[in-house]
Amino acid sequence: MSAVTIAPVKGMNDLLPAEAPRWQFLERVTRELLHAYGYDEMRVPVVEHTDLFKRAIGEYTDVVEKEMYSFTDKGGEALTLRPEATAGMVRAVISNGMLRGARHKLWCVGPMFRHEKPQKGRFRQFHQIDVEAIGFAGPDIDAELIALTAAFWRRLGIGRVTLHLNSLGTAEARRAYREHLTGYLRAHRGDLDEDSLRRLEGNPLRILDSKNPAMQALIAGAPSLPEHLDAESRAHFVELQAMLQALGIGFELNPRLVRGLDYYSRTVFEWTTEALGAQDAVCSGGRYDGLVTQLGGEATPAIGFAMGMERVVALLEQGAAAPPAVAADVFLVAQGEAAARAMLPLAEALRGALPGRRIEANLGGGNFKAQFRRADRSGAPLALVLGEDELTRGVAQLKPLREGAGAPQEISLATAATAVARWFDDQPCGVGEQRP
RNA sequence: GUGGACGUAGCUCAGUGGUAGAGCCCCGGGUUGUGGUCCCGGCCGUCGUGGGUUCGAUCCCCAUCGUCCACCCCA
Repeated sequence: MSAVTIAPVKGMNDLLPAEAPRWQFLERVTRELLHAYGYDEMRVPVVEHTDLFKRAIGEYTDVVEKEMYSFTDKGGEALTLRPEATAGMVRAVISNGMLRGARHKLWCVGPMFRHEKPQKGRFRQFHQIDVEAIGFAGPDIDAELIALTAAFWRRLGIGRVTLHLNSLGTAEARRAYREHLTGYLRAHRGDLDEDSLRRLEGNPLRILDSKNPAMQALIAGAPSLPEHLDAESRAHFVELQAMLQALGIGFELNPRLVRGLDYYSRTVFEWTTEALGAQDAVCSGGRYDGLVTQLGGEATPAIGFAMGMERVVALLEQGAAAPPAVAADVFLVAQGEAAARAMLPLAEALRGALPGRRIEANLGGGNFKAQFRRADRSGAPLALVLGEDELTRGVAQLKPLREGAGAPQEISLATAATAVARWFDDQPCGVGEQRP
């Protein structure tokens, strides 16, 4: 009479122990790198008022129009599971009165939610590393921020990513350009495909991004964004490129790079890879000088980016650097009731005396064969055998489990911790090496 | 939301119009207290679900759900 099993929610994945080390590696690199660049961690809620996202991301974007997990809570409030992090981060900076002339370099990691149809590299719950520099007009911060993303790839050992760069200009310049573009597109309305027709009024810049080959000729003939940049944005963009060159960071100018989120202005960038199929954007971001005001704060320039952790982890999997499997350091085995009872306190003592070492006690009984099998599978290089006879004499057997790791020796229970510590000290490096 | 492929043991997969198998995993044994190799044995499935065709379906047909991939969108 087994009950019907409950399936996981579509597009939401379990992270199993086997995959955890890669995530931990990515998280560790993230912490260290952002620390090194002067960024501080901040944590914001996963749920926000729906209006926040409508105002920040734009009502007519796909994300807001059809991908948000929105609901009304018991108090009747319209809430949404965050589809991205920037809106919440900016909201938090405003809510907490952090603006007043101060500048902030902030980061945050966590789950985001978008109701999309899952496929390779795309999930309904996914995770982003989100980095925001608020109160900096650039272009120096733009360059530093992009250098930071490049450092990520270096530290993670990820190659085969390319940087695409563009400038959208100020909101005003963009508006003017948009007029030009819609004019041009309206004149060629007959050549537009279905998607493009839909975008024509709502978000015409996105048409430039179309992958439809039939649209390419039309797009090629369209008024180009770079030519309509305002003078200041152009200077900003030119300077940014010079700085990137000085940093030795290669990039491709991509005049058709338009972000799907409305809040971007001036610098936009995106790192793509060819290794992940259709979902090729691995990190993207840009400047959002107007967003703070849009959300009710005093005018403050800002720039940020988001990195898709699932996609980065997938890239990590393809690389050579497989993290070592997690292994125990010591496995305790006991024969007989009295020994089994003495084992737990001994394990506690060892854990207390040897912080950082993984000490596993055999749980659930079993004969020696079974217990040693477990010891072997735990990956421990060392077993500590508590037998009935030894127990009465106050000793235990220290038994190396791996080839060439020495012979078993008898040790006193009273000084077990020092004996274990010494055993590890005597090993050639690699055996039971402690991770930082 | 649209399209395509695929759903058989925990995992990877064979297979047949007469209600199923392999390998791995797991458990036990190979001298009373010593693992990893080897040998022997054992456990495991409503063949995704519902309906139809048929004397009979895991196999054929339809629907449905799920997974994956692509479009779209984006990290």
